[in-house]
Order: sequence, then structure tokens, then C-alpha cells
Amino acid sequence: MFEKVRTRFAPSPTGYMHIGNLRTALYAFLLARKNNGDFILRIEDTDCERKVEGAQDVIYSSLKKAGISWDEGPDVGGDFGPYIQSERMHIFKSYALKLVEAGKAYRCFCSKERLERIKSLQKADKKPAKYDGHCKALSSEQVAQRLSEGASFVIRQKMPQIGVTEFCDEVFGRVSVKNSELEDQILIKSDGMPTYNFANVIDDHLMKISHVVRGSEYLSSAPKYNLLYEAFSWDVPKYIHCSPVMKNAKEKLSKRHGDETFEDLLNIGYLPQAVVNYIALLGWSPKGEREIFSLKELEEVFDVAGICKSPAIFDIKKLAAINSKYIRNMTDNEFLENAKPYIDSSVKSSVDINFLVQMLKNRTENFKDLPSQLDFIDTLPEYSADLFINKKMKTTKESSLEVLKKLVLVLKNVKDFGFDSLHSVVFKFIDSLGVKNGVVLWPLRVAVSGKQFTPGGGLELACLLGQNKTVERLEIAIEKLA
RNA sequence: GGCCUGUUAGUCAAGAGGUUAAGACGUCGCCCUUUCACGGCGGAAACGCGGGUUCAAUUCCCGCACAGGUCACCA
Repeated sequence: MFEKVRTRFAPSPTGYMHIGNLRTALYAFLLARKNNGDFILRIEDTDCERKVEGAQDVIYSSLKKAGISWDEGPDVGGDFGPYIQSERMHIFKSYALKLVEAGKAYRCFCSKERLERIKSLQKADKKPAKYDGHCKALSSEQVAQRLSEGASFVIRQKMPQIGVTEFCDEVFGRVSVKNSELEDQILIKSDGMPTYNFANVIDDHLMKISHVVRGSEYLSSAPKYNLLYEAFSWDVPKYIHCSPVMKNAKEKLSKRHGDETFEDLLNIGYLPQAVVNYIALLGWSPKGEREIFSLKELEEVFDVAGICKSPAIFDIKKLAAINSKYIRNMTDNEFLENAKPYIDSSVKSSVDINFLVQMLKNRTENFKDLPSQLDFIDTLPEYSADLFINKKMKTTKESSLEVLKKLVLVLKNVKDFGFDSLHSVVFKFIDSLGVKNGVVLWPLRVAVSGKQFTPGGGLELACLLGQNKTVERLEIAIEKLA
């Protein structure tokens, strides 16, 4: 049996990190960490057509951004290398030959034409397409004969004809398939290269992988894998199949259809840790009611038992909510550090940055939103006088005009334009009018910002802008309303 | 089409043979001596359908529907 928990992530280098893949990597990583095991990164780059320049670097950098570290991999080495599948090609054939010698696999000389013929016949018969085992019965003389003729061949695994193969998936439970459903799968292609399925089993065994975490699309081929392990008398790893991350009830999230990759999410302003936290929750749930977990905390809490069987639809609103929680949990300095570039990009005039941070921290969902939220500071945007109308506050253009006319006089005479002083002056003013706060504060906020939504209240904004700008903008509003 | 798998509110999800069927996001309403995108409180909203088994089923079993996956010398 396996001495140690060893999991792996085996992406092919596509040039981006798919959300579903990242989640698979996360689960594999967490499982290893939780059990003081090893997490291995193996690059499956045997699909030459799909090769993309620099794609391996994307894998490294994305995982690093996510905080996922690996104990063995192409860049860090390890005792079970090489960790790049294309460098392992010499390994596989000898294993297949062992199976042939043991009578558990055989050479198949069937032409592609013949295979296609039987397939189309089966299809016409509405039977599942399956290799008919034509070459299984070839005698060793016949095989030697064909070999000496230089005939090309593939190596196929002999599947049992009767019985069932079943296994227990950690997520899906018992899964069983009738052996008669199974095809004599190809292990080695006619060019001498292994098929993905075969290489995978060999690599996982050689790398002593104890738990295979992967997408549920492999669920129905898992019995085939098991039969391979059995043919070699190897320990079968535990399987953890994960249902896909969907964009809606019918379609998977996919880059090809324009859906966000991990990198895309970071580019539109989501914090890597928030994304990791969110996708951990997509298809897995912790015991209690807590939702916010750092990676370190996830390493402790993670439990395969919490993985859910059904597909999960990706909901960016939930991500946004989690992102804002992460922002709120930042210290003021962390917040400033992250927000500074965005603030600077739209605010050139000097403002009290600490005051601004206080205002923004609890209201920011995504740093990328900041420039458009703050652009009013430098220049008052064009706005419609209709903004002054608010049913709930019972403000109208007329009431706003009246209030602002009086308010501007009050504000002109305030000595100390600090928040506390301003607050007491304005509330005294509100008192003297005998109206609800909103009747004054709403028009103030609109006049000062020209916006419907702002990152703070009217008083805060006035304080931020300072006396001159505030008075100036109130006068503009009065003109507009008059 | 064969086979495998899944189905709790709009979404993520907890859950158990007997529960007022959690929680979160979203949504709606109310509150706020800091007005809106903050905060607080509250509301609406779910066990796909049909049969069994059982005193009792959403929970177990069987069908059906719907959805996904898989059936390559692709990975």
C-alpha cells in the first residue's frame, strides 16, 4: 500500500489556467498538505499540436499566484522525474511489452480502414462501437510473420469478457461497469508512443501517486485504468473525481467560449486569494458555516468528504462578495498599497489619503472600480438635475434648491472643515429646518459629486473635497436647479 | 443509441427515515444622528415527476423526465 499521500496535478500546457483545472489542482494540493503528503506537478505536453510557447511558465506563475506550491516538478526536480511527459516517452513501451509477454496485451495489426469498417457497421446496427478482438487470436507464428514483414501495429490490452469491474470513488462511491462494455484499449500507438490513458497509469504508478484527483469526465474510464493496475499487480490509487465547473446548467466554463480563466479574473481585479477561496467552495463545503478561509486554513479544514457530486455553476457575484470581504479584512496599509495605483490614476488633486482609505475600505468590492468611482474628485461630471429627485428621501428639485441655497451660506462660514465639525454644523442646520436628514444630505451628496452612487456620504465627500470646492459645487447645483 | 453519473430556493450549498429543511450570494422590504453601493433587522424563495418499502420518505428501492460525461492510434 501507499506509505504516503502523494497527489499530482497534471495539466497540459495550454497557455492559461482554466478555473476547473485550478480547482482540481487546489483539491489535490489541499489533500496532500492536509495529510503531510507530497504534491507533484507533472506537465502533460505530449499533444504536439496544442503546444503553446511559454505555456509552462503560465502554469508555474498561475499556481504561484494562487499560493499553490509543489514539492516535485519540472522546475524543482524530485526523485521520480522527469516530470515532463514528453521526456518520459522511452519508459512506456517496455511496460506494454511486459503485458504482452504475460498474455495480458497483444499486438494488433488491423488497418485503420478495417477498424473504420467495423465501426460503421456497428453504428448502423446501433451497437456501441468496439474493437472486435480480431488480432487477439493471432498465434505467435503469425505475429512473428507480420513483424518480420515490417507491418505496423498497436498494442492493445486484453479486457476480460465477463464479470464486472468496480471501484469505490471517494466522491461518487461505488461505480461499476460490465467488462463486456470495455474495449481492448490501445496502450501503444503505431508510432510507438503511448496513449494518454496508458502513460497516465504508468506515470502515476511510477510517481507513487496515492490519490488521483481529476475531473469526472474520467469517471467512466476509471475501470479501464483499474484493469491496467491489476494487470501489473500494482496498487490502485484512490480516486477523487470532481464534477465540472459550469457557466450555466448546460455548458462547462470554457476559455474557448470566452469564459474567464484564472488570469482573466485576476486581470479584472479579483484577488488571487479570493478566487482560490471561492473556487474551493464551488463543489466543496466545509463543516461549519464559515466561508472565508485563507489557503493555510483550507489546508487544515479540507476534507474529501465535503466534495459535492453535482456540477456547480460559477457565480461571479459570489466571487465579488468574497473579494470585498478580503478587501475589508485588509489593514489600512494593505488596502492603501493595493488601492494606490487605482486612486492615483484618477485622482490628481491632493486629498487626505487616510480619510479616503477609511471611506473606501468597507465599500470597495474590487479595486478596479475605484477610478470610475473617484473621478468626480478632480472634475465634477456633467449630471442631470433629476438626480436631486429621490422619492424615499422626499426630495425634489424644488426642495433641493431651497435647501442648498441655505446650506451654501452655512458652509461658507464654517471655520473648521474637518469631519466632526462639519458634522455638527450640518446636523444643527438640519435640526433648525426640522426636516429628515436625507432632505439635506441627499442633495448635498449629489451636488458635491454629480453622481448617483458615491463611495461615501455627502458629509464625507464635502470634507474630502474641502471648503472651496464644496461651496463652488453647491453654487453650480443651485444654478442648475434655479 | 449503449454505458456511467447527477437532480435541495435564481446561484453555491448543509442536512436527516419523524427538523420550523441550516448558512452564504443575489433579490425584496424596513431601520440608520453619516444620505446612495457601507452597516443592522426582517421577508419571499427549494427537496424534478410517478410508483413502491415504512406507522412515517425529500432522505431507502424501482421506473420516468431532465442534465452532464463517456464510447478515438486526443489529451
